[in-house]
Amino acid sequence: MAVTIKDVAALANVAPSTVSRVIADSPRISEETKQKVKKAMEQLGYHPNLNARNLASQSTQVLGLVMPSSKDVGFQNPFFPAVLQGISEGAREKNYALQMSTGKSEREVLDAVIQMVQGKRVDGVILLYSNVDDQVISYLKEQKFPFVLIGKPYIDIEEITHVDNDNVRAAKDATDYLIGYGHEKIGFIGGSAELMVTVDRVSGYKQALINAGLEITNEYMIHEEFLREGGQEAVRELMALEHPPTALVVADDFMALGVLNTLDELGIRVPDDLSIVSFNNVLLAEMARPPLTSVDINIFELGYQASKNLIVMVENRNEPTKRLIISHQIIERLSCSKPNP
Amino acid sequence: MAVTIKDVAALANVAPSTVSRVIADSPRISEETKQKVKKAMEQLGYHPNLNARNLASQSTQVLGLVMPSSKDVGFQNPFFPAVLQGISEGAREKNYALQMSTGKSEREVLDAVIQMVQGKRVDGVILLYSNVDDQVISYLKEQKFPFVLIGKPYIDIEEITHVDNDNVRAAKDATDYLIGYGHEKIGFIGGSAELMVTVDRVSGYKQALINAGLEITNEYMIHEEFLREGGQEAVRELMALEHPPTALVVADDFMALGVLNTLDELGIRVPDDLSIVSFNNVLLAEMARPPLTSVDINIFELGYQASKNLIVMVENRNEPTKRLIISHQIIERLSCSKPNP
DNA sequence: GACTAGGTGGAAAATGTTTACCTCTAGATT
DNA sequence: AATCTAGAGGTAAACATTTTCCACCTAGTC
Repeated sequence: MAVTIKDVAALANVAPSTVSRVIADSPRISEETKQKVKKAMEQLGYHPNLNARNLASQSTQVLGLVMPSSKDVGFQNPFFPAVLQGISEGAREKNYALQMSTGKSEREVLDAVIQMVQGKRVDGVILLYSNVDDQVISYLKEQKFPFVLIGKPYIDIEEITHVDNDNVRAAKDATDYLIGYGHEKIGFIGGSAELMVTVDRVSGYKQALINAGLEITNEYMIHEEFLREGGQEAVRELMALEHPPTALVVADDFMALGVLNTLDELGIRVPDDLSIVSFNNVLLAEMARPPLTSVDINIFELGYQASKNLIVMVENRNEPTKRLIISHQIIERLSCSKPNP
Repeated sequence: MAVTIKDVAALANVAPSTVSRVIADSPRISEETKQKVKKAMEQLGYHPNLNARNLASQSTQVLGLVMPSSKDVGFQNPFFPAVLQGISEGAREKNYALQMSTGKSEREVLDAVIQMVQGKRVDGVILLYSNVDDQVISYLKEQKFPFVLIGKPYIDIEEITHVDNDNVRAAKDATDYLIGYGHEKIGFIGGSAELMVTVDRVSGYKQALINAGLEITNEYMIHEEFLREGGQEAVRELMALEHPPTALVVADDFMALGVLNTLDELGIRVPDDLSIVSFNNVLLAEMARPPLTSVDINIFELGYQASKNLIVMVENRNEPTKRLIISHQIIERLSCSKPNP
């Protein structure tokens, strides 16, 4: 078929093993021979067959990516392309390739992961999400297969290497920022309360309020999958309260966009009537009207560190579990001001 | 090491080849034996080693995905997650996996593709973009390697299987739609004039104007990479013309968002003072303010057909080249109205 | 002058499948 | 009764590498 290591060996007048060693740049081969072999490879246009290599060496130089089930709206979130960029950069630097796995249901996703892992198609796995009671995580732990989670695990937090932001702190900072403007009635709009991000951000939000001696009002907190039909209703109700909030912490730029629209329909001006801080600082934040003050959580870095560290784990199987906390920072734009007296 | 086909064979008291045939569900094995083997597989927790299989069968059941170089802003466009969903659905249905390749420069992207192809890691490739004078395409054609392009090739259009919209028609429809409202001064804002999409959409836009007996005004056409700093300036100039347009065709929802913001700053109301039709109909279009009338180009289907057809090409190597045109349709929202007299 | 050591390189096993070809049995055909 | 044929399954080569032992050569050492 194609040109193999044997053809190269024949042309260069050496044994196949020598060619293999040249490819691996082994010190056991003299510079002279290396040149000779390289010339032969060039002449024949040789390219190693990675399947054969994988089989023989029992490793693949491929990382598996586990996306949330694609029916999930979250899939549309600009978070994904961004984190992907980081992951892929980290992988490329070490010459690792990326294999994706998706599925429409959790079951399908799990099956795809099993396929990747048992089929020995990947050396490690990056999880881009985590569910409560996640099957994929249990499976990987049981198999003692290297993986890192982007985000925060629900359980066994000490035993799972993950890269995350300090979301409690980030939300606290965001809330403090609003308090700094003099706001006292601050609402929180977040995604599914089943997501760890949400849990952490709510908790940071509450901490900030408590520290500032402000009251925690249950009506001020909304959890919505997404900010379309249902979400709009929720925002309406929030603003129809007897004492509506004068500022909002919104867990995500994309959501914030929805909130902005609803507010516009209600004739509530941002930031004059209501201030908003959101999270993620994706391109959208800059393009919203008004441009959103948003907590930059360094999405690229999240992905970059994930692949970097996974590779370390793959290449050194008894690397200890770690948690990597990526810094965040508030990017001030035009969605906040002093409360309207 | 792990449990292999031989272990299964031993336990089931058959030859390895029989086990292999059971896996492939070959008709040559009796139902009885199949059951026996399956039981043995179950007992041992057997999973086929895909690398070994790939090596032996000279195929991988993996499709390669070529993304634009990640430094490209386009990477952030919600188009990607959407098309990815379609691709991955088409692949999953046929039990194909997906391998991504990215790179920061065109050179890196090409190298990654060569690695995938020569390394025999993928059976076919989907290109998610196309550059003028694209190296990757030349390479794949030269290798006679199966690939499909999403979008429209610059050259050799008859020889490259691709899936695309009828963008000329789509732009014509969009423009006609505005003309139908009575607009006569219609501008066009598009991305890089080096992209085929842009070329086609401009051409459809012009056709519509000509058919309607309207004049084509060069000042009415803007090409901007993206609608942030630079783009805003361009929109300003457009609206500062002596006879500014009363309607705009914008080549992309994401861009349209930028346009909306600039217009807002200029105090120009949409749709009262200016109507807008954009393209793609991503989630964003719905969340913009006002919600954008947008041409739905069926992104999911674009991806779905791409992987579906690539698989056909892979499994039948002399499948003729095809061009698949995906339908489009205008989704009416609130960004258009009659021109302000 | 035999022995050791280091530097090079080769032979062949190992990796886990698929598949072309062969064998065997039992019933059908002449 | 001899030959054919179909069905079921086994044998072993092939896939393209990596890697473990070996083997050889040249110096340097006692």
